[in-house]
Amino acid sequence: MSVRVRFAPSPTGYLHVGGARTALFNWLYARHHGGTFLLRIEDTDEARNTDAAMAAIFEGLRWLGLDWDEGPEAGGNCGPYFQSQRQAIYDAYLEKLTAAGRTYVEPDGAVRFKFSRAAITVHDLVCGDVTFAPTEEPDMTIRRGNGGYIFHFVNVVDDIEMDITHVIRGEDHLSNTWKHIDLFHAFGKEAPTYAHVPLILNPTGSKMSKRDEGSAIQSYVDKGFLPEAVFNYLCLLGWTPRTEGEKLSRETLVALFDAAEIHSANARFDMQKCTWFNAQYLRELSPEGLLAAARPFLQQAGLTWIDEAMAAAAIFSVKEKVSLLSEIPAWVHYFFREDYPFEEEVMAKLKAKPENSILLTAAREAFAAQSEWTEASVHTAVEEAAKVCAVKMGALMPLLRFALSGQSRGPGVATIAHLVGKDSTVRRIDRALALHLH
RNA sequence: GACCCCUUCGUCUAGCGGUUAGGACACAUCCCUUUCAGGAUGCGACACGAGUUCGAUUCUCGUAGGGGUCGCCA
Repeated sequence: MSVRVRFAPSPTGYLHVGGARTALFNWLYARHHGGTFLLRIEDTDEARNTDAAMAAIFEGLRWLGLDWDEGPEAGGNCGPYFQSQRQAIYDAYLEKLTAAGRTYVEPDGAVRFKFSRAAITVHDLVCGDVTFAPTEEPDMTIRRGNGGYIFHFVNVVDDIEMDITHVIRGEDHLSNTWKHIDLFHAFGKEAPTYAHVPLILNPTGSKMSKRDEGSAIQSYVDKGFLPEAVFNYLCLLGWTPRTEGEKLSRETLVALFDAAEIHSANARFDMQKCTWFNAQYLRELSPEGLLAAARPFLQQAGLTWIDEAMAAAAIFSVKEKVSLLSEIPAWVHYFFREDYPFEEEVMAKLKAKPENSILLTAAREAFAAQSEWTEASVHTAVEEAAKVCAVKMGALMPLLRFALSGQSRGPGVATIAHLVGKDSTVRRIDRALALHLH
């Protein structure tokens, strides 16, 4: 039988990292085995569902590249994939249970499932065999007084109806799994194979909540993470492919993934490491690719341009200096405007040395005298100016970067000057001289 | 409270009876340097206590600690 796994979120909040990683493991498992990954929306609690949450789930999964083979907007033979639309199926299953003498109705109409009250063993790929002693808990409610069905019931019914072979879900469900197995047995079915994956904890060691940094998948988009970086990092939280390096392609991760190797211990979320992965992936992008990824952030910062190639080159010149796309505008804004601000602290330091204006003026003359304008010629001009003033290049370069960009850190001076052009370079020095360094 | 899961550097982890306990992120120092980046080195862990064994990080039990579950939420 081919592998069929599902991610079954309920649209009551934004897509959470824990949920995303559960989806990710399901997806990896399906892809590794050439199986089917389904998405099922568990929206049986009308009061708590929202359209926004539903949209966030779809968007988040798509952003991470977790495409589903069956489910909303994808179709499939086991639909509908919204539990809110499967009432008739649940009614039929409830009848089966009732016919088997396993239900009873409360005075207010709620229906309860009679537990078998036998010992039940969960066969779990991650935790091994976990046996639960005969329960003393009250029989569980499977249908509300108002007719709506409860999670445990619909979850099991749908896993049966959708031929789910492996249930990969958060460890918070482990303690309830015996109830599900009891239901499977009551329906005369074998339970699927389980894999309960550990939880993602915040840096403090408690369960990630909405307030914790990195909790919502949307926050990664907003901060300028690349989906492949988040994908890579999340894979390595609770599972290790035991490879030499940790930066691994999607294909490699799919090929190496094994649910039985998922850890059974919870893992703390480390934003620094996730960010490091992002920096690694950022460096792989082409100038065009980087510009495309950074575009929303540049627009948000109000930066505009006409020359796409120049913009791409400008952004590409700082790609090794940033970890997140959201950091890019601050590193490149001066490429797109000549009224950039000057860092105050640096300005104060430079002002203290009157000779700086002489150096800048010398550089300005050397630039103005250039007939061609390449990175090499810019560099030559700086060398000439340094010679004339009898100073080292190390004294001139930081000063020039500051004049041309208003910042003390950035790409090489030759790169900046070349990209903004000769006229702008001269204007920028003039402005620096006129404005401050005189 | 009952039940379940878990426990190796600060964090993610390798290890599956004998290792100088390895790597990554972070951190520190040094090198390079026009800043950023980069390179090198270093710092740093088997929760504790009993067993089993010639020998335990590794196997068993207990303790402690962490997490989770016990809803007409999912």
